[in-house]
Amino acid sequence: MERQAADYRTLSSLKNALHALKCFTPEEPELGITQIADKLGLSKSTVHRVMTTLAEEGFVRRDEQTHRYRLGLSVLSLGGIIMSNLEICREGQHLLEEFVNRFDETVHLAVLEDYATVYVSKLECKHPVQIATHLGRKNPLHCTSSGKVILAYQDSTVIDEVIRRGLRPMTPNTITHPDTLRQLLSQIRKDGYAFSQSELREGVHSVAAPVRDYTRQVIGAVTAVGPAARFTPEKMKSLAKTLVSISKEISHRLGYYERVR
Amino acid sequence: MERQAADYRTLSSLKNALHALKCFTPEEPELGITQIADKLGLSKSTVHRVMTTLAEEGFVRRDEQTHRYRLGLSVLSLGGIIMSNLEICREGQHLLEEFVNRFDETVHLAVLEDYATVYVSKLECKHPVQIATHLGRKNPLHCTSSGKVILAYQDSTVIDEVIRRGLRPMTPNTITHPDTLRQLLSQIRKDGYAFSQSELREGVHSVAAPVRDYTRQVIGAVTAVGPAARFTPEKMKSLAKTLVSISKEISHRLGYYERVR
DNA sequence: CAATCTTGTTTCTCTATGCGGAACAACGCG
DNA sequence: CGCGTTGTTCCGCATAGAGAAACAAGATTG
Repeated sequence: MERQAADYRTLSSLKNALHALKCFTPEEPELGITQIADKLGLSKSTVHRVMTTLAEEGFVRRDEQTHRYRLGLSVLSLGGIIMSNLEICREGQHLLEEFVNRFDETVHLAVLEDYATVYVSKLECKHPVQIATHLGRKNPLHCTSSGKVILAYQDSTVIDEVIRRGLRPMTPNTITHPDTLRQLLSQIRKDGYAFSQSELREGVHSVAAPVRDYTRQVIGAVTAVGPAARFTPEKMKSLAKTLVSISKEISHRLGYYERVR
Repeated sequence: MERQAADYRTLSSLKNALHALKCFTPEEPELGITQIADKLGLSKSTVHRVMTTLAEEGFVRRDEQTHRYRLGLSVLSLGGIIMSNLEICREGQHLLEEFVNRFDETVHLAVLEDYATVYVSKLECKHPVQIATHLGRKNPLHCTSSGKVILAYQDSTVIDEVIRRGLRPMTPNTITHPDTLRQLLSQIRKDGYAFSQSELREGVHSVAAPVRDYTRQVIGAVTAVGPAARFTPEKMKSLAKTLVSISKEISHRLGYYERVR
């Protein structure tokens, strides 16, 4: 009856399926029909059909015992394709490795997408104390070092839009005031790197430096994350220095050339 | 009109979309509407709707210039979830790292899926001469070292089925005779590891050892791949020794305990 | 620089498709 | 051993989605 304004250009059944896929998270990697149906507000029969189809194509895997579902290997394959074709990943991988070998801290490559930073590559340190992050995770721009450093170099319309959407407080440290943010972004442009100190999650610090492509636009960032205890101000400064040089190298490989005048 | 026997339990439109996603490969990461429509034998309008929906949900990304499509970051996110939840990956990662550090050769974790080996994890060596492989890629069982070593420990009905499906020759070296294969599999069970010498692709050799889970079933393999020039018989033997010990360690972490009595 | 392919996008129309509700089956729990 | 769960199947009706074809917007051509 009251269907949502039937958009002639999209497929509602496909949307259902994609939403179903997005229900899976690292915390909840296994779901049953009813759970998914509830999350999406769809009938069990519909979800059942969707999942059967997804399973047939290997996008989802059904446990014969519990009749619950997990993501299937087909999505891994797609993920692999993306990885091998995102230039920023290809070019950055080895440099990240060197970084981890030298500092033994976790590093990421992040890119801007849809007013969020998305981690597209990750290299873990061997420390017993690790920060749980995962590929593809979207984080807000205003409370992460990668987000801020990317945002700092965006067009002011982007910055305005981020502010308009609201600077949601995630911890007591989150920057929630537009003016403070603008001021900080200007400082970041001067420094060439950004910090985040417990602004997204309590006790998690990070440092990030901007990556540019051949159009000179900042499209992503290299960022190191770790626990506050290890990430002292001095250490973060020293990490920043290396991250900046790595980010320049990656930018270079993406066709960016420093000011020629 | 002559629709395909409308299966009441699956969604044809969703299938179309999933097939569309599967059109993307590392070799062809960017596709236009018409290309996809041709590949799938669907009308342009249908594909257009599918792609628009996929794009809206971030599963695909549309280049504003060329109006062609690439995979989007949503699939990366799903891939990340799978990676962090496939026990075999989690447990294997560090061991693979050690292997790469020691031998500087590319290693994979592969699992059995749908009568094929699928690479679920990969660590590249730094050699300039590399073998192009990618995550999620399915390869036949009879002509890869990982495939053979997994197959060797499967129920004989699985082996029969593989043979029934045909031992497709990929190179002059591919084993195409059922008896030869059976004999080799029995040898592999004795050795505890398998080789492949240019059986899948000319000039590409590999070595693999089996990984078991707590049910004692062989569910995957650790495998090293490289160019024939570097992979001499002696070297492969030595790699095999290490791979076997790594595979045992992974199996152990998956709850497998060696024969008790 | 027009003529002509070849893209992608939109419109339209008709019917098979996919929706939800309800009946059914298969567990697991007390 | 029944009751509250699950997941699965059936069914009937409205509508979503398939393709043909018109349309628009670049490319490519000579």
